[in-house]
Amino acid sequence: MTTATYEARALGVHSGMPAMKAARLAPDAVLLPVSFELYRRHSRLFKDALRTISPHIQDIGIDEVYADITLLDGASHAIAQRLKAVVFEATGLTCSVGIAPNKLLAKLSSDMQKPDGITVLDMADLPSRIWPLPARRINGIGPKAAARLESLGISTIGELAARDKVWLMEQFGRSHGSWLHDAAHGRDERPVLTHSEPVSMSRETTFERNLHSVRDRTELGGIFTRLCEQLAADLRRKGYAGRTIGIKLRFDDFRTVTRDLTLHEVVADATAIRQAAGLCLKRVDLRRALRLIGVRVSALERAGAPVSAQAQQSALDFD
DNA sequence: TCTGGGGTCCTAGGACCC
DNA sequence: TCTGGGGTCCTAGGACCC
Repeated sequence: MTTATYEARALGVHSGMPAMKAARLAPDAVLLPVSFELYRRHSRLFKDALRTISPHIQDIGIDEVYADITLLDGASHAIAQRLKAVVFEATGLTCSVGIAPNKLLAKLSSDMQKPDGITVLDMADLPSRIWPLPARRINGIGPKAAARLESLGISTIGELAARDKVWLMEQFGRSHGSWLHDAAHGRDERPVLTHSEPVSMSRETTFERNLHSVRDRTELGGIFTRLCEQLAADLRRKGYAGRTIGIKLRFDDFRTVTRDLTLHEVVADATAIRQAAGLCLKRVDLRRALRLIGVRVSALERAGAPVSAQAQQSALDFD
């Protein structure tokens, strides 16, 4: 399942669930085909619409943004209503808006009144409205961290906030522990970034049936080459080239391995990617059947960057 | 009952350099 | 005669997000 309506969610269906399990939970549900083309179009429409009100927008995904509305006129609630109105006008879709002093709390707020909700929050609301929530609701605390916290007797954000920062740093490491403490106290200084450069691009596919490197050699080779071609097309379309080529394999036992190789020069064409990826593949024990392969390019550079921008090389060494 | 695809960031060890 | 203290880059894996 890619997603589910709120009616289906009430029956326990959620994204990532196998179709047969969803069918058992919601036997009367209507299964619709996915159309990422359609979603991308609406994504563009809703982001463009938002920009007419607040140009300072950070793209998070296909259906999510942060907006810095510090300098906008009007009360928070009225701004939220305007944002929702332009989105509905452009797409016919409802959305939920959270307004808070920082991104961490805004994200938390936006989840509090779904669907079609508005939540306005300030620091004073922390003890009454945030602290009772499960720690897992913090963006960045996933299943593993939540389980770890649970084993330490911490279920809610409030219980996390009550713990000593130094103790958290001992349990979770300096950086993560300190972040957990700050997050539980609603502290977050990250700015709203309106532009970011991609770090990597990849293509991967899960097979209809598991494939074996020897028995299904031809089929596997064809899929591998096609992924490289698609990746090369993505790079070309977006205007990037990369120096590190990597592969990802998932075996029939769900174990995942990656291998990568950094080249001397950036590449963007399918042949070069395929060749480097082939070298990576040779470094993996392929006795088990595969369920997924993927190809990735990282260490990206803008392709066709102006040559004049290249610095003059010189060396200086102290005597 | 098997578990998608496309990303980001972090950690940690080893190679290598000054 | 194995001995310091920084630093960067490369590689592999893992947590997490939409």
